[in-house]
Amino acid sequence: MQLDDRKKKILHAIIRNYLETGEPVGSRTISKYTDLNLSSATIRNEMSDLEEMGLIIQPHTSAGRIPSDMGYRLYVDTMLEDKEREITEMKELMIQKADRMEQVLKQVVKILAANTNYTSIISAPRMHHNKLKFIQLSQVDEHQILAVIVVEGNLVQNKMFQVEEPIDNETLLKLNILLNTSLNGLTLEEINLGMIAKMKEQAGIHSQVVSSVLDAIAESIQVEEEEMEIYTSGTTNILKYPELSDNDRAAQLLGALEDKKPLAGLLEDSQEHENSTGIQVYIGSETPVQNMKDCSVVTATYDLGDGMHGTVGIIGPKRMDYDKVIGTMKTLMAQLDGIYKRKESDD
Amino acid sequence: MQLDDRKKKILHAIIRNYLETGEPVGSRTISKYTDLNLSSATIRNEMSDLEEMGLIIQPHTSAGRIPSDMGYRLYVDTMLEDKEREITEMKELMIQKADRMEQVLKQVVKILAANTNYTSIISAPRMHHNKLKFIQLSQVDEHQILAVIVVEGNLVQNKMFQVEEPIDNETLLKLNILLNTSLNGLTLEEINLGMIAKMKEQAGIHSQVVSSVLDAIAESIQVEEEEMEIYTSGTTNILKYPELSDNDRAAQLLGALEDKKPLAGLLEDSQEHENSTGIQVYIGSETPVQNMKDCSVVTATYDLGDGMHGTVGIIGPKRMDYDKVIGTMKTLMAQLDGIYKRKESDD
DNA sequence: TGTTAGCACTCTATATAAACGAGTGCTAAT
DNA sequence: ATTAGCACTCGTTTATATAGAGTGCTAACA
Repeated sequence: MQLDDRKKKILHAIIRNYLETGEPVGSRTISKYTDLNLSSATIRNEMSDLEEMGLIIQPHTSAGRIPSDMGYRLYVDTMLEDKEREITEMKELMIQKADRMEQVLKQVVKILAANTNYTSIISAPRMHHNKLKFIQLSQVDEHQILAVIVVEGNLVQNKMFQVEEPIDNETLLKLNILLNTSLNGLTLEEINLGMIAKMKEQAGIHSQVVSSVLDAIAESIQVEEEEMEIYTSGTTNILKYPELSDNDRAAQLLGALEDKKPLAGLLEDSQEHENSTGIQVYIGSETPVQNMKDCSVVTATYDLGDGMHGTVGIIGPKRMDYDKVIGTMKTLMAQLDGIYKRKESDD
Repeated sequence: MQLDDRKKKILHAIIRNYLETGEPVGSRTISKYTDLNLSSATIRNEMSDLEEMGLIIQPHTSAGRIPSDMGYRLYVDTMLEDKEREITEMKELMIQKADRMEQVLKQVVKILAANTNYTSIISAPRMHHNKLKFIQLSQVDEHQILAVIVVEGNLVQNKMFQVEEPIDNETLLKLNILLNTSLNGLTLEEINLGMIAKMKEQAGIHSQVVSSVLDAIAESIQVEEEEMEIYTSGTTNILKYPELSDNDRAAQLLGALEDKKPLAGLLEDSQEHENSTGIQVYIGSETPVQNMKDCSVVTATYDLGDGMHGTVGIIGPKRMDYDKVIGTMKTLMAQLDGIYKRKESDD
């Protein structure tokens, strides 16, 4: 069967209406809602066709139709116009706090959730492929050394560790130079056993300190590994949509949102399947997370520059306002893109 | 009317039973449940008295009784035995990650939520009255200076800022010495305008850098101020209790939990009203947060040593297992108490 | 005087049935 | 090709009956 122009219009009307009301939509509604000037009977015939094509579904015999996953898919793929929306407050807020990436991310999810009325999540950039930029050891007090590790993108990690006895200033300076000359410019993967051995040799009596620093580096990576940093906001928004808020489903969903492990999987998956637009839409059962099969998820990959990239996602009911969400995502991505890179070249 | 021993026992039995089942409890149940060997009729008389005294309530004429807020209050105040419970895993996990306070706190809420099946929250210690311990400026690259600020309790703050042109090593060293000698040992409030002027004078041409550092210090405090850091865990646990999980109530509650502003108020309030045991119980309408008037909240103040103290809370249904919760809280507090102080004296 | 068995009464929760109404599919007329 | 009309379906709502848990009260008992 052919999906002619009229069928498209009707499908579009059905979906739009369903997005608004969350109720199955009947032929009469469409007959009035559109400017096609067709009677409900005609619409009924068309709807029957659309159902046959798998684009809409009848929840039960005598109910209106709701979009199927496939219907949504078509809607998302072909029927959305690109609307540019101004989210000026975003930009301001982001630039303001740009010196702390964590803050930026938290800000972003918050704004997204507030703007869309859905749940939003964001993953912090992984630092694997980032280059070490700077290492500094300081003697904080008699028995404690503070290691400050800066990687590209000005991500700062602190690690405090104990030493048996104070290290004098000069030695500390030497160690600092050793560490910086040996490690600077390397990605975290490039630090291998051979180098470590060499550095320890040069550090002589203080090889223990070198070990500690390397441990610190390793540890700070590992933390990111085992539980990828993820921020969420507006988790309770899902309670606003009756089809998700009945008790079992809501508990499952909120549970998944709190757990963050499944979320990590989701965001990773979306990065793998990245397409040209950078925006991914999972509809219903398309999502890799079982608990979210009644939801839709829109994800986008951001790139802050300096190799820092992560994923941001919006989770809502299948009848989410794809148009608005994708629009918001796009402008947001535009704002985030290279926010750090730009900053550096600004100076 | 007198609350004699038998009445106490019956009230106790009613509450315990209600905590378990969440259903109104009838006279027959109590008659069998207790070892009083009384008939249901007698119990009925006693219950009638207890109701008259305002300790229990009938939801409707022909239902069993449930505890009133007052009844819970009595239960909490007088009827709980101090049971010591072992939460060994807590200690281990905490010591493990003790070098990052943030991690410790996150760990603590998680464990609490998991152990009790209620929602738990914790506030990060305020740093107001902490002394500055160490300041270090480093030249990260041509135009960027990293300031690392360590306060008592090894709380580390990083702040990156821009400079017009590179500062040579020697000058940086001097600035470091200046900052450290001027500011070390001071609480953040003690830094006044006079000192600042003096330092700027000594810094001469680099007074700008001093300003930046002071700004950084001020800013890092301010962040804590405006939105007190609060971690939550197990928020979805409340959905396990039918009396809280109907749609409206649940949405309100979860909203309040996500917002964190009301939570901050709650935790502050509890710190103000601290009593000798360090543990506070808010039952139903006693809580300062409107949205939680159907819940009970148990809070406790912890003290990590070095003036770092904050509050931890557990939020659950009014029929929460006060006994267990308070027990858990107590042992937890014991674990947390002076965890940093102890650590330092260990070395 | 305290305790208890018994019973009528109350009120919710559950089950069952009936009425309603939104929406469909089909047919026949335009 | 479109549409009016109509019988039919099926979930939702409303009404009604029933069951059961629990109470308060009374009277009997130790």
